[in-house]
Amino acid sequence: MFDADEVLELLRKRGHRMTEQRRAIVVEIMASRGHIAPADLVERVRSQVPGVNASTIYRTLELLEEVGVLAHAHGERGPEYHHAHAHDHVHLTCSNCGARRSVAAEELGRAAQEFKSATGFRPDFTHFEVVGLCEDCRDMN
Amino acid sequence: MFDADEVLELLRKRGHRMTEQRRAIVVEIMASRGHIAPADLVERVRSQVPGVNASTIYRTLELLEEVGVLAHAHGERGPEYHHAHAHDHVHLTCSNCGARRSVAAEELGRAAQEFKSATGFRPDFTHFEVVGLCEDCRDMN
DNA sequence: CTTATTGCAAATAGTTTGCAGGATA
DNA sequence: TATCCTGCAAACTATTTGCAATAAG
Repeated sequence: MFDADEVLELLRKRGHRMTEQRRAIVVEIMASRGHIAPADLVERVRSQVPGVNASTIYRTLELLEEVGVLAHAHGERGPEYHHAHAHDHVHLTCSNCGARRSVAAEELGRAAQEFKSATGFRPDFTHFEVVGLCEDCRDMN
Repeated sequence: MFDADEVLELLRKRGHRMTEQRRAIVVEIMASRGHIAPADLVERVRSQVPGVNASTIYRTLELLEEVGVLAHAHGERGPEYHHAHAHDHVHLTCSNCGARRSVAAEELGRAAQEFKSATGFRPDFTHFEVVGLCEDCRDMN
């Protein structure tokens, strides 16, 4: 949905300043696919532009969430960010073999509907990963 | 399902030793309802038996998970333990008003079934809390 | 020139570990 | 007596914050 330049433009419009570090961080983030673990991102950015401070990267992640470019979810190893337009992806992790994959939230419409009629609560499966048994492991048990 | 004495008995049978600290920790845990945040437990145990070290409490939580008395799940504020027999409780948190409640997993049988047919993946909604909109907040949007 | 942004260093929070002495079986 | 447990202190991981210097607009 967004590429790095569009995000940079968005920040500029919002009155944020453009720095070398910010540019590098945004480029790295927008080039990422799937979930982005903050600590990993720190490594990746630094391998591109040595000397960028971790705090700067954390602050940028926060900023990008504020402006709606990123959103965060919770995985087994803590909070992870992802592109907000990918918000409609549900992360599945097999508790047996550890396999991870994701599905479009819209495929879960009926499940969400059932969930809602059972509880009155409209679930958002995208905010936490969903643990369970994948197709393969399910058969072995 | 278990009360503190039964758990202590179980540990004894397994060859674990009985100490004042362990007894106090187990009692406090088994008297708890719902989720147990490790850091909170540390506070509560210490208010009963001052001087118990945090590391002892963390080690006891691990031990109780090993023997199957406890299980852990992931909430917005990190890992939380709960009684293993309560494994079949799903924690719901409203992202709008913050209200938390839980429902029996069995009430979600149909939702889980739909989830499975949509993805091939059998979900376990008990391991992470489920975020979404509660009945009240759902209407306001 | 105004102030957003950065780097640094220190603080934090929550949890984990190594180790030696003390307690349990 | 053999070791399991505990407390202590230190290490740790990931993240956050205060502050002064720097740099963008």
